Order: sequence, then C-alpha cells, then structure tokens
Amino acid sequence: MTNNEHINLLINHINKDVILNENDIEALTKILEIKELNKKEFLFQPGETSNSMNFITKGCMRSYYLDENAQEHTLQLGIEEWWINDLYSYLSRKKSRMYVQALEQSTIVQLPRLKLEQLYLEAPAISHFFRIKIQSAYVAIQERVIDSMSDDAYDRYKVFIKSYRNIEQRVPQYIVASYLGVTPEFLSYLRKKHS
Amino acid sequence: MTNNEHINLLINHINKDVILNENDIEALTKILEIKELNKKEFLFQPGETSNSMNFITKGCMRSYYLDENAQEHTLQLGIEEWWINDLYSYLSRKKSRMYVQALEQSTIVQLPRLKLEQLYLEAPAISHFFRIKIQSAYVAIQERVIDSMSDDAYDRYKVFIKSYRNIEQRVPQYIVASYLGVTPEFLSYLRKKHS
DNA sequence: TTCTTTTATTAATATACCTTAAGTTTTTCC
DNA sequence: GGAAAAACTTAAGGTATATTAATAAAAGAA
Repeated sequence: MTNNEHINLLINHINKDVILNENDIEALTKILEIKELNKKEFLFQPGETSNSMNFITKGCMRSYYLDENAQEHTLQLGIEEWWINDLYSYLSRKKSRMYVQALEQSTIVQLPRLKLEQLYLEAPAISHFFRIKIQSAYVAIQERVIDSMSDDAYDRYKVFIKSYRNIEQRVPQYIVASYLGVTPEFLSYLRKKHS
Repeated sequence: MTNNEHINLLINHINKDVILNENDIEALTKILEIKELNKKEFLFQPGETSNSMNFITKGCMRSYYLDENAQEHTLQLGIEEWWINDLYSYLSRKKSRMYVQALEQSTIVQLPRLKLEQLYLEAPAISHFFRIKIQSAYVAIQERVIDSMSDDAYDRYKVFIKSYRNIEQRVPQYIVASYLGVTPEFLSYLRKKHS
C-alpha cells in the first residue's frame, strides 16, 4: 500500500461522519504521520503518555494492561479502519498503564495531539468529528460496563462475537479471554460446553 | 434555597474549569431550568431519551437499570455539585435503558440539549467545559472497567469508599452493592469479615 | 408511641469461574 | 521439513460470589 492509500482510508473514514472541505483535508494531511509496526511491536507502553490519535489502516492491534498479579487484561481490539489508543491517557494527559501493541504487521496513521488541537481551531468539522468519536467511545465503554454487570461469561462471549465479528478470527483465543475477563481455560471450557 | 443560589452553584462549578464572561453567564441562565424531585421520584425512565444535562444542587440521585432477571444495577451516584444523566442516551439520542431517580428530596439545574448545543456556537467556553466533562466521564468509566476486571469485590468496595466518601453514608447499602456488582448479602458478609 | 415497611445480617447450600498441571495441537522459524 | 515455541484443551480440586430463607434492626407512617 502507498502512503496515499493509507491517507485516503482516513479521509474517507472521517468523511462518513462530517463533511471535509479541501482545506480541511490539506491541513489534516500536513500534520499526519504514518507508522509501521511489526508483529508484537509496541506503539507505547506503561509510563508513557499517549500523544496522538491512531487510525489503523492495515493489520490488527490491541491495548491491554497487567494487573498486580501480572495478568493481562485486554481493553480494546482493532483492525483496519478502527482507532486504537489509551484514550484515558490521551485525554487526561496522564501516564498510561497500557500496552498498545500490534498483533500483526500493521500500519497506522497518527495525528499528533498538539497539532490536532491546533487544527480544531481552524477546522470545526475535524473538531466535530473527534467530539463524535469520543462520544461513541464513551457509549461503547458504558455498554461494556453494563454487559459486565448483567451477563455471565458466555453471554459476554456471544456479545463479543457479534460486535467483533471479523476480529475474533484474527486474534488468539487467550486474548479474547483476557478481553472477556476470564481465563483461557474457562473460555475453552465454555466453547466446548456450548458447541 | 432560592433559585439564584441553585444557579450560582452551577456557575461557580463551571467557572472552576473554564472562564465564563458576562454574556456566557447570561445566556446560560436564560436556557436553564430548575427542577425539584421528591424522594424516589424519577427524572426519567427506560424508553425515554435524555434531553438535558442535569446538575444536582441539592439532594442525592442515582442512575440504574434492571437486567433480564430484574436485578438492579447502579451505574452512577451523585450528590450536590455532581452531574447525573444517562450520557449514553443523551449523546447517542437513543432511548435510555436507565432509571434516573432521586434518593432524597433533590433539586437539579437542567440544561436542555438543543438550547445547549445552540449555546456552544456562541459560547466556546461552555462548549469547552462540556467537552472536558465528557472526557472526564470517559476517564472515570474506563477506570471502572479496569477495576472491575482486576479487583475482587472487597477491593472495589475500598475504591468506592475512597472516591464516593460523602455519598456512601447517604445511600442504602443495597444500592452500594448494586453499584459494586455484588448481592447485598455478600457485601454485608465482606464488611463483617474485614471489620 | 406503635405498626408497617424498608434495609441489613446470618448461615447453609449452590454455582461460576479460577488454579494448577499435564497433554495436545497449531504456528513459527531455521 | 523438523524442532521449538506458542496456543489450546482437558480435568481435578479450590475459591469468590450467588441464592434462598429466616431473623433482626432501622426508618417511616399513623
């Protein structure tokens, strides 16, 4: 894929929610950076602060953290045309507890925070777009809190398969387990029991 | 309390995060509405769509929903100078699954959504304020997801007491349990065990 | 106050999920 | 293609939390 193909994926993606004019597109193109990540490579790690919005144009990524017992917990998974980040760190300007990692050879388009916030001032459409994105991130995570309180593990697995249809095939099952909040052994048991 | 006292609580609250000028304050005052709720009265119920931002100036409120087994799950608790809403419904414009209810005789200052979004256009400080609020709501809920995945019930209870210090005394324990995602019986057991 | 309703406690039994450990299958890479 | 590593499965035994049901305590109403 050429750089322009990656950039166009981003522009088209944004254009689904807001109307970008020529200036918006040019300004956006000026500030973006394209980054390649090898399989298992980290975009950032605990202790660092997220300084960009990251749009996946190729590959598959996840964010996760380690609890006190060094157990992995996956917070977010993403493939082509999804955003990946620790929004907590990006928004609060605090150090992240997260690893953000490529699960396959991946390419992302990055928008550096300071330049992006500068851009908000001249390009209201872009500001509006990210307001919408953050709102949907909120909506998604509230759904997750609700599901985790009302559903047992197998119901959460069904919800996961439904909303992450294409992703499920591409990531190891132990990562799905760490997203659902169960052990890989228990997920394996559930899959057998219900098959 | 007079209406002006309720309004001043809101203005002072907003002024902690952004600088409001005289016009901002006047415009804000023009669109706000003050509402009284009796103990146990609902601000809205499942099936309705949230159409305002709601700032508590007196009393204590919560949002909760019922799962398929008619179990209550408390999502949010708030007292004086906290916001209460189903942000999911407010932001997505979809019907809420939530009950938002006064736990004591309460007063809220409401900002109707359409008028507020109109106001954003002329009062960037207010737009900025709510962007910050939604961001902190995201940050708070992500913390909650992380805690629910890494901590056991007693650890979550300790976190709850720390962050909801003043609220804990004012709400029945079974509501705390429904916030933590455990049964009232189990919370009672935990409190005894660790006392 | 007294009665009624709401909330909290206790305890026995049940269940969802975890831990450990061993064995199997799949993927990676030289 | 074969060895090594990574991922998945199975099963036994254990723990955190749920369920049920009965009692006690506290709060609200008359």
